[in-house]
Amino acid sequence: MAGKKNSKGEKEVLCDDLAGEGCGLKKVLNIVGGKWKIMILCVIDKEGTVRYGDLRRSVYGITNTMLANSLKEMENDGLVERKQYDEMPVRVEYSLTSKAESIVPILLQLKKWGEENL
Amino acid sequence: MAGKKNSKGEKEVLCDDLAGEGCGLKKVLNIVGGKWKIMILCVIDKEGTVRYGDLRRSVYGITNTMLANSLKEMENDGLVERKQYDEMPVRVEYSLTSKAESIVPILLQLKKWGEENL
DNA sequence: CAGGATCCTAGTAGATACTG
DNA sequence: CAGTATCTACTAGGATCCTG
Repeated sequence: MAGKKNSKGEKEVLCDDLAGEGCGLKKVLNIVGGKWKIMILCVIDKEGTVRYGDLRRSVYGITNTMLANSLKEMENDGLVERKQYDEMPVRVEYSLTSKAESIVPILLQLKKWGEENL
Repeated sequence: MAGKKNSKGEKEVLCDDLAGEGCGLKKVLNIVGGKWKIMILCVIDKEGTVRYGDLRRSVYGITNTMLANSLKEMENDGLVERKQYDEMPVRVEYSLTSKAESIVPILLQLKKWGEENL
């Protein structure tokens, strides 16, 4: 039987909201799930600061539509920060927020688990 | 900048396979992603051993199709164990494998992160 | 009771062309 | 350069009915 017990001796439960979207796990999947977001997160984390065009070249196979949509969603979710420099031509740089950086160690554990068990 | 450095002083990277499905992170999402699997995992983890019909009642809104498919996939992925008792009528019980239990602590961290940050 | 078989829908993702 | 705007395609997911 997995899962730690909490202070009241009850077992901590993975998902306590089997109907709606209130469960923490489902919220996380909502913001980093999908086909591209972890890859984008990955590249930004590795590079620190990345331009739009660099992302498109780095994330193999992604289209403008998906890259732009994903970035916008992740920005709204507070995971990436967008900085626009009004030069000519325009330059836009993306970086991770501290919120995103705080989830990276957990994702690394998950990655390690996947490599060892799958 | 997030991510630990490894022994060679290189940064550990979230996803090193930006094209295929080789990245550990993507493998994990492949087996616990989707709409129902974490919920099913949750119920089994909470109950220890669950019958098919109990699962269908516990996981609010799931259909036979999705429950059966998800269970089969998770069985193939080595996450759940299926035990069939040839009584009359048939009884089938599902439980988590040790492999699945080993990922639960990480999922709990992710859940906690989601609750605190989303 | 515990599913399987079918058919169908909807949301996600892709291709292509265009713009501030 | 860094995106939008459309349109199309695909597939995960759903409804319903059936069976060992």
